[in-house]
Amino acid sequence: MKLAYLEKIPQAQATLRATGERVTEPRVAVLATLSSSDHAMSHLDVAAMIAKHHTIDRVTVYRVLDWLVGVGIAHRIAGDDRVWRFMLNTQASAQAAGKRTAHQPQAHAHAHAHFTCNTCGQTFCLDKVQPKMNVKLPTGFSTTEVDLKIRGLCAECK
Amino acid sequence: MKLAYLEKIPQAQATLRATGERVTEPRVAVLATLSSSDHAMSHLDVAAMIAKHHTIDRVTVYRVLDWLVGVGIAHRIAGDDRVWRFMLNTQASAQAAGKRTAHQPQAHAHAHAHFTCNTCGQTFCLDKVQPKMNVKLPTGFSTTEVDLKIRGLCAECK
DNA sequence: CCCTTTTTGCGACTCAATTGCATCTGCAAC
DNA sequence: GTTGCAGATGCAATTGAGTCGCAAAAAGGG
Repeated sequence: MKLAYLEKIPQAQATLRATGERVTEPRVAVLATLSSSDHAMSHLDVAAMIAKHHTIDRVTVYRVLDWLVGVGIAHRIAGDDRVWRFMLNTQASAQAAGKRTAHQPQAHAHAHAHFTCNTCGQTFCLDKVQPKMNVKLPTGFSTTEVDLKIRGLCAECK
Repeated sequence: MKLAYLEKIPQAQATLRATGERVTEPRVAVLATLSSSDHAMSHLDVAAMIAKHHTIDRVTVYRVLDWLVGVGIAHRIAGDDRVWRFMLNTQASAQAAGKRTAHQPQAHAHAHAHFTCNTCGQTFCLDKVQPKMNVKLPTGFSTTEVDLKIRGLCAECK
C-alpha cells in the first residue's frame, strides 16, 4: 500500500522543482494524487480526490495532467471507454522517455504494457513485463513507440 | 490497391447473407466501404464515403459498425484521438474469434497488432506480426485479450 | 400479400475534453 | 521586500463522438 495523498505532497513538490518549471498548488496536488495510487486514474478520479482537500477546477486538472505528460513525469493510457487515464512514469522509463516536445520527439522506441481488468475496470502498469516480441513490420515502416494492452481478470476479481 | 466501393457490393451481400441475419442496404454499404479500404476507418470516414452514393444516418452507421463487430466480421480499434476505428477481420481471425455475444464471451485469448502512423494518422492491421511475447503477469491475473499498438512512420510518410 | 420482428431515421441528449478570455500567481530581477 | 510579467488558473461556453427513445419503414417467413 502506498502513502496517502497528504504524505506525498513534499515529495511531489521536490519532483516538480526538479523540472525547473513553476511549482503551483494544482500541480503539486495532481502529482501527489497520482503518487498515492497504484493504478491509472482518470481526470475525474484525480479531481474527486483533490476536491477532498482543496477546490480545483476541472479544466486545470486536464491541463496539469497534460503538462505532466509533456514533461515526462506521467503517461497517458487510452481506455476502452474513451476516457484517458494517467499514471506516473517509473524512474527508469521517465529517464528513457525524457522531456518530449513537438520540436524534439524522442529518438528511440519506448515500450509500455498495461493491464485492464474486465470486471473492476482498473488499469495497472506492467513495468515488469518486457514484451520481448518479434515485431516484423512491413518494409519501409519504422517504430517509435509500442503499447501493449492486456485485458483479463485481476487478482482481486478472479 | 483494392477494388472500389461499388465493386465490393455483391461480395458484401454474400458475406452478410452467410451470417443468417438480415441483409439491409446500410449493412451492405458499410461492409462494402470497409472492404474497399486497406486501413482502419472511423465511423465518420465510413459515413462520408457512403454519402457519395446513398444517404445514410450517422446513428445507423454507428449501429451497423457495432453489429459487424458483434457478428465477428469486423473489429474495433481505439485510436489516440478517442475515436474508434473499424477494420474487417481476416478470414483466419474471424474464425478464431467466432461470433461473440454478451452471453457467450470468447473462450481463449486473442491477440491483435495495429500500426498507426504519426504523420498521416492512418492505422493498419498487422496480421503478419505474431507478437510471440513473454508476458509475465502478476500472480492471480489472467488474460483474455491482447492488443499491441505500434506507433511510428509508415512507408508513405518516411 | 400480409404479419411479425428487426432496423432505420430523427431528434434530443450525454459527457469527456477543449477553447477563449479575464484574472491571478510564482518567481526572478530589482 | 516590492514589483513586473510570463505563464498558470478559473469560469463559461463550445465541440464532437457516441447513445437513447420512439415512431416509421423494411426484411423475410408463412
